[in-house]
Amino acid sequence: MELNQHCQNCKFRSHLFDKLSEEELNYIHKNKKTQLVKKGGIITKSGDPIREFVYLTEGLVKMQKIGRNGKEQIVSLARPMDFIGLLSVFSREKYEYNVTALVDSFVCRISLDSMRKMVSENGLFSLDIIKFIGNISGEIIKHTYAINSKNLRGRIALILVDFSEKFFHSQAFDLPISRKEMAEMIDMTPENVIRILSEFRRDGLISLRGKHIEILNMDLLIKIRDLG
Amino acid sequence: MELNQHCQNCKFRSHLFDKLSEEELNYIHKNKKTQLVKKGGIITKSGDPIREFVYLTEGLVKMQKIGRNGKEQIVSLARPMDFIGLLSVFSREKYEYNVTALVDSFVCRISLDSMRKMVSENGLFSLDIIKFIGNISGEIIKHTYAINSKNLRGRIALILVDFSEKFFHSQAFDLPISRKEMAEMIDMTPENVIRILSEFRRDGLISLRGKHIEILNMDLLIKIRDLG
DNA sequence: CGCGGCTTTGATGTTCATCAAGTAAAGTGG
DNA sequence: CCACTTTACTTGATGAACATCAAAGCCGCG
Repeated sequence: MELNQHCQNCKFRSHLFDKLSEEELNYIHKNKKTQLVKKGGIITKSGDPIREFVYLTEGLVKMQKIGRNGKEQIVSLARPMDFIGLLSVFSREKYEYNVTALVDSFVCRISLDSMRKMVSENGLFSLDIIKFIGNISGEIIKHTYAINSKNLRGRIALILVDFSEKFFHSQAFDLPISRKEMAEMIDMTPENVIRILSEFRRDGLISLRGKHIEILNMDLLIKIRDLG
Repeated sequence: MELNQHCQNCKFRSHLFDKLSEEELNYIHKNKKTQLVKKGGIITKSGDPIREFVYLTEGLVKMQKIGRNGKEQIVSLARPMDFIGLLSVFSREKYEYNVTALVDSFVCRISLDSMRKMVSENGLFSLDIIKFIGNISGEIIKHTYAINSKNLRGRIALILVDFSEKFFHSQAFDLPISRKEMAEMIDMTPENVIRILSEFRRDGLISLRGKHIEILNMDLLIKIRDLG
């Protein structure tokens, strides 16, 4: 990955920027910097002032909130071409979530002032941002309800299928998160995550060695997800 | 309530419209109509095409989604000065939620095209909309997590305190919703709603006659909400 | 090597949904 | 306005799902 390449040639540029002119893209480019964040590194921290618009170009990151008992909950994972903190970047003073890299990742940090300038000067761009925010929040809300309305087997099936279809585009992959983090994603205990994974293995739904998973019976897994 | 009064003089106008000029407000006014919706009446229906920007000026409405088993879930209640479906109005083709009036209510329906025009022409207005959407979605997400992380007593305490503090500004009020609807708001069964309300009454936390509630021990109720 | 965190399995207990059955309240039609 | 029907409300008993606790094996890391 080439650091600080020009936005115009960026393969990972989101459609969000489609409405910007060459000149405007140039302006953005001059007001951004690209950064490598090592696995485990912190991208934004809850409580820190929001000064930048953060965009993920490579890697995988988790966005989590801290419950009152100090228990962590993972609200969502972000992939390349996702924005980090888009929901609050224009509306809050401080970050509400911790965002950390699950694998080595690259982020672009665009100065918030220049984004504000683009928004107020380019009406089509701002309409697109509004659409984006609406879609993202809708997805998060729907996803949260989906998880909470399923039993534990359904929840595990849900994230296994999601990992396979949305993240790795393969039936076999290495889990990028620990059992504990899986539990934080779908509101259950690590013990039960393990228990149900073992159960799925016993039943021949998946094969499992450490973090390596292969889905052997996708149809049944999807059924469990949908009926759970 | 006077029907179709001019936006400029509307006491219930949201701060969202602060950035509009007199001329722009006039334009909005010409492209809106005010409507009375009787208790139980439908304001938007899931699946219907979105053609208007809906704004609540008086009353109380519930926004609900239908789960796959046909079970209804109340995502949020809206009060005067709230927007209805703001999260999806610019980003989706069709409504995702049913919105119905809990009491006789007034809504303003502003043509979506004229809103789009204002957004793309007035940068400060669009920045405000972005802020609004960010805030609302943040609140909904936070609220959803709050409910799901609490035990049943904590959930009941939560909505009782919310009704008292946010909606009625009084320790005594008439519940605007049935026990079943309370259950749909906080993801539990009507039986358990009733059980815990009865328990709170036995313990002297509240007095309860039908839909009339009076909170007798707010401090303890808040403790139950926060520790639940 | 040894320590701490992650993983795994089993045993136990609590919380909550479900089922059942009865009472009160609110519509509905004559 | 009253009988009738339906819907909302209420309480108790039962069982299932899940969290918690406990203990042991594993792995990575200083």
